[in-house]
Amino acid sequence: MGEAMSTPAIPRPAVATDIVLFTIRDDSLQLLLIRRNLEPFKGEWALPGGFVREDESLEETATRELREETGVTDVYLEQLYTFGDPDRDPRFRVITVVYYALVNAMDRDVVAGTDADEAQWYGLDALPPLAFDHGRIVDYALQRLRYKLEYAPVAFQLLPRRFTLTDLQTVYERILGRDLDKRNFRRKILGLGFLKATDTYRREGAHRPARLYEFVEERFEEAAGGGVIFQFN
Amino acid sequence: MGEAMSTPAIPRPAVATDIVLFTIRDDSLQLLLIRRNLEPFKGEWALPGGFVREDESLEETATRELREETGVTDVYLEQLYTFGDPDRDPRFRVITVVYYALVNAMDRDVVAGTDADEAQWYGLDALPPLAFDHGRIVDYALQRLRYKLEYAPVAFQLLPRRFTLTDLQTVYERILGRDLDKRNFRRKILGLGFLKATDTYRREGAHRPARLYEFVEERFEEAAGGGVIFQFN
DNA sequence: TCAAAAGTGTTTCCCCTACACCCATGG
DNA sequence: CCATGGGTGTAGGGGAAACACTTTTGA
Repeated sequence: MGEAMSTPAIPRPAVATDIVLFTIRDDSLQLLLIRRNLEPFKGEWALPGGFVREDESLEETATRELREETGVTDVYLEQLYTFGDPDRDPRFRVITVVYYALVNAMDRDVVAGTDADEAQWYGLDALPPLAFDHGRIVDYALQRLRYKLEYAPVAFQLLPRRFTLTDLQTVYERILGRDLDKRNFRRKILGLGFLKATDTYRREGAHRPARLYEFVEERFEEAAGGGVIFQFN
Repeated sequence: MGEAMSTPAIPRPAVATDIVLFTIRDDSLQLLLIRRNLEPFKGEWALPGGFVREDESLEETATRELREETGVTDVYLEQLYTFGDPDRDPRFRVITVVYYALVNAMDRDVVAGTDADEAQWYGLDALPPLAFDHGRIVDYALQRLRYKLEYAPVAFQLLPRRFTLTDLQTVYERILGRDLDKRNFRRKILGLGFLKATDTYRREGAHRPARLYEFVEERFEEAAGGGVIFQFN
């Protein structure tokens, strides 16, 4: 801020945060949208979000809005990008700091917030038209998610605490959009050394039960040290 | 923005952009600072930047401030992060969208802007105390630069159009902070296939002249396609 | 006994790494 | 002729990639 203090009138745009909330549901990558019940774009689908309050940080805003509008707490929350084109909101200038978050949707109840009629998960291949520039924001978030997947342990955020290796592989496949080799995947992910095999199994359907694993944060921190690469096939 | 339009009074923080401008000078990684001539932090060093105007995008603000305060144009400019803690500016709330840029400093004249007494390059190992939270911002930018260096062709932004392989290797070494093996570096970077060997040489000093190379953007785009990794040694 | 998903090894090949000497030039 | 940085090759090891069959279960 090398700004001149004597600047006659500093423009005061509104500042908001929006959140792109990803999950894996029904074996596909989905995100949470709300239906607006106020103008502009009344009745259209949009990302959850809201204006930054006087005394809260940007991340606090994102956390609060996420809680208020979707009931989701305790998530991996990361700043994505700030969109600030002058005309992105038809009312007045709104600069939005976008965060994205990953949750394991199992049993997360979706609740409509005060400024939405409805909240709903949408598969990425079946998104409705979005309000404002939210379509562009989603594109950007997806790109970042794909990217991030390859060098950070984000996949575990999309799964419950215990999961099978097939669950994990599916997360990678759904986000990357391509199939992976089962044997190579398992060898590599286990070789990284931060998965703990439990002695419990998931049995479902007419086939061999699958062993459950846990992601061990501490092991990741030390064994990883930064330069781990999650690249498969 | 699922914000309610009927919200009584939307807070209107000021929004600024700051720019972290890196270069390689005197064989070391440096960045550009200005000395503030206005309160607060009058007389202290800070990043160049300024408030966003009514009708310009965030990137336009960054581009304009960069030009106005340093005379630098046509640079690789990328949004870094948005810092918005309520108390980061002692006057009133200022949310700053930070960009970073890389320039080849050769012959870039540094000019003091209107709200600065002085503009100067500083080596990263000899930075003065910085105003606001700019110290933290610089740390963040450096981290990102190191990171980015390994998966994007940013090193070329720090060099003139034609450069020697030793020049290039030095850029990597200065940013990463460690030495690289000459033979491996050359084999790898040439193997990537987007450097064009020219038939001109730089001759200087009492030793064999060094061949000059050019970075060919188009070759990078196609040959790379996304998954290139610039990891050495 | 059948269907369906879990689980498991080996070989090949390529890339990363480590390492030391000759080349061209100016003074 | 000597000091200085430019420029080059190879051998070994490790990880990525390709590839198919056996195991366990419920119905």
